[in-house]
Amino acid sequence: MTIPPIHLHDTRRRAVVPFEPIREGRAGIYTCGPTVYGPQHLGNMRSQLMADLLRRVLEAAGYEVTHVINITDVGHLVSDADEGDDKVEAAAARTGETVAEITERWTEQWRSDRRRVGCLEPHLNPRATDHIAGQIEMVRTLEAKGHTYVIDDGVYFDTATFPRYADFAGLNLDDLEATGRVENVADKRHPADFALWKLTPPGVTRLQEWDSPWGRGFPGWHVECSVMADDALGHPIDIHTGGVDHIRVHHTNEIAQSECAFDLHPWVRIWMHHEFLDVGGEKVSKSKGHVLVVDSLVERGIDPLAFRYFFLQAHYRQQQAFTFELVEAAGTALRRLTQHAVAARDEVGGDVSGTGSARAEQLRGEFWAALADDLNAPRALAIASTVARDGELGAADRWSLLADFDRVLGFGLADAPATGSGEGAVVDERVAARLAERQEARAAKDFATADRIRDELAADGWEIVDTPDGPTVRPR
RNA sequence: GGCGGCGUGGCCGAGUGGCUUAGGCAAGGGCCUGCAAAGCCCUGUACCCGGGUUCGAUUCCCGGCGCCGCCUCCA
Repeated sequence: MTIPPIHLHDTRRRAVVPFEPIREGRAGIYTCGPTVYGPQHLGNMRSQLMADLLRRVLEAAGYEVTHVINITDVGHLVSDADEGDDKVEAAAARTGETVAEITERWTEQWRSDRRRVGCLEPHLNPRATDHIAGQIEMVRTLEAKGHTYVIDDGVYFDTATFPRYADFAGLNLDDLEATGRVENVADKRHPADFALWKLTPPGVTRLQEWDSPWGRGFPGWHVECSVMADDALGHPIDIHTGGVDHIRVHHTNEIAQSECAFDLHPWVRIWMHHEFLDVGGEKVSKSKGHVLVVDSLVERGIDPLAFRYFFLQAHYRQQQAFTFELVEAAGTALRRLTQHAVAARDEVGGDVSGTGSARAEQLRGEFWAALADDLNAPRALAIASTVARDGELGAADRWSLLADFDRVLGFGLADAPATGSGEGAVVDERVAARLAERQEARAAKDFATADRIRDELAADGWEIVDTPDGPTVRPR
């Protein structure tokens, strides 16, 4: 099966364009990663899922992918543009932990959350603090080329030296100035200018600071991404992903500094931005004072993979309505899909060769065509649903297709435990004994006892499924 | 104020100028079952409002109403 040529939406050109790799057969992806001063909410996970989807589709299409996701552990300011404290430092000050403790803890939490929603490990996962020298070097380069100026607060990028500055996001720089809504560092020449290196004020000692040609301080947020991306992927870069919120400031600034430093345009071939999760009335990031995270789902008995299924149900460039009920519904759909897949899988002993029937290959083609068309996961998922319960396809074709599809869907269908078939369900002895007891009761027509046992097992989280081959249980 | 997007059947959510039930969840009917559950089969004729273009628009254009996001750290 050959996957059709891949087309992706490029924010810069505002259009879906063919993916044309810089190096034949290879694809480099840079994804803006987490700032590790606290938990990553489910909206952040959508960002990870979108990048993971992209990476899986490219790999399925045969590209050798290098997926880079950075860890921001310094430089991300807590408040207005170029003002306020570093987020990590602020968190450390709040909890009394060391910076290392904070960043380690939240980095691990993030990695765990990614895994739980089925994201593959990035090939590279660089940390900003491991790239300080490179960041200083980039600022020096920009300085040598006349794109910077130094004020008491730090070294700033002079956007006036980059005529294309407003193009990427369609900015109106005069308006930006006129609205006066941007809190400014006093001496900045233009509101859009941004910090490349923040200087530590005299008499102050920061938890994280480094010497530089301009004095002690720490790097600006934007420059880290340019440096880590370049270190990992060189330039230009095939694809850079992130949330739509980054278009205006973060990515615009990354482009400015990178294109000036590298004398290159475009620095990034395709910019992909996902839309936000819409949580309606509730605060997106808050739920009873807590951030909406992967564990918020687990606490409600929702499989984190249900969130992956939920994510795939909507297109990444569309805002997606979030409620727990919707994710639960996705979980139900995922469970059913898995049951069908597993039944087909076990019927053919895991053989993925299929029969190559016309209908099967037709569906296979439609599935990959959907994904090749700017990652249309909802359409692809619909085809997977159709395949799972298609009456015309035999088990061999159903499993052949679903196993193939799962390279991108990422539900782990090949390893999913058999349920409801009476085989493979792992239960402890006590549960098995109760099940046998119920069978005895049923045989004796003592249905009151049988139903009582069923209720008790249900209370313990086991759902009884009676089949022609006898009863079995599964976690509910 | 500037920029971007959205309004599809109970809910979510694809999609298209006229074949075509997108798909999921929920709901109703049926089969199965000691009763359930699970599973399977069947069912719903949707496209914000008003104009326009067209042989024909949910899909194109204009206007209106409503909603959301970004512009400030932010996925």
